[in-house]
Amino acid sequence: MKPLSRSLEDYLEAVYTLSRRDGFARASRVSALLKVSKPSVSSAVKALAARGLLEQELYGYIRLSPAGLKAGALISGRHSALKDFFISILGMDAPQAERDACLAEHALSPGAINRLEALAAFFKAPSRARSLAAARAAMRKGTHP
Amino acid sequence: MKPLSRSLEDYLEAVYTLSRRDGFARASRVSALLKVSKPSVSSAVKALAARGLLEQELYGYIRLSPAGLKAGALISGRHSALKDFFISILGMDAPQAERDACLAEHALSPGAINRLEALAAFFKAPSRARSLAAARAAMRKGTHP
DNA sequence: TGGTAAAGTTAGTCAGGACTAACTTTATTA
DNA sequence: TAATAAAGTTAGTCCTGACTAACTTTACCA
Repeated sequence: MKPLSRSLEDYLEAVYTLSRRDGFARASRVSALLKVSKPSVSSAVKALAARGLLEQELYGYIRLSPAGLKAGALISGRHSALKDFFISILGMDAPQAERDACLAEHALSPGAINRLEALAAFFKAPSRARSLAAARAAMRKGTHP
Repeated sequence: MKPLSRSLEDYLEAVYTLSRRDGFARASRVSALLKVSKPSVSSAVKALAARGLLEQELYGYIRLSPAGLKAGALISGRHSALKDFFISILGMDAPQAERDACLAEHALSPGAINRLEALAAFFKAPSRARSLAAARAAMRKGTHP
């Protein structure tokens, strides 16, 4: 299967997010969430359906297929992992972390994201609290001790 | 000035890299470096010239303008910072770090990159050597202690 | 139940960015 | 110096992914 473009990953992720919340997605909600026009959603949905990742009832609901659910969970997980790293380790504010996660989730390899996740977990262990605080203080200064 | 696309950033970075080495760049070297066709280079160079970032002698050398030099240095610096972080902190191998840096340099905000740089600097301090070793061990396992 | 509003689709356009084929210019060398 | 190779450009095509305008379907409600 041809890999998804950044753009299609974004649409799939949006459908996944809405589906988790409501059990299904609607084109208008995707359109509002991603801030794109409805025709853009329509054609993206078509492309995702052609890849077997979701089903579109004409003029109706959008529902993920099992494959789409799996792919969506993967993308969404990468997004969360990055956002968490940006906030909890790098000390970024939430909106900026969200923006960076949105873009970086398409760029970083799974290996890199795994390592970032592991690094975050490592420094969130209680015994590392002081290290993390020191590191974050250093980052605020943009320098090292 | 309209911001550069990812693609144009890549071309500018390539021109910058070659210019540092040789004092100028040639379309054929850019073509080989980025693994794209010569016409693609030709049109990208035109776009960069239109933005005042470089000068093209017809059928001749490509030379960065002062603005292009500055922009190239910025992009190249982000690339290096990311690659260094991936290798020295995340423990990735060089080719993979290179690939990830190439993609992430266009995605991450300057703020995020600064923080990653500061984090790397922090953990490269001699007094943090043991922390870094422990963190990298944890990452190799993909888990935390 | 008929009319309107909201939601969705289709059609057509545009820009970016890649490609190949074919041509021109520059460089090399026999 | 003339032929050829290498480098560069132009022209034309294709794909992706956005948009607007216009149309269709569905939903709601007086």
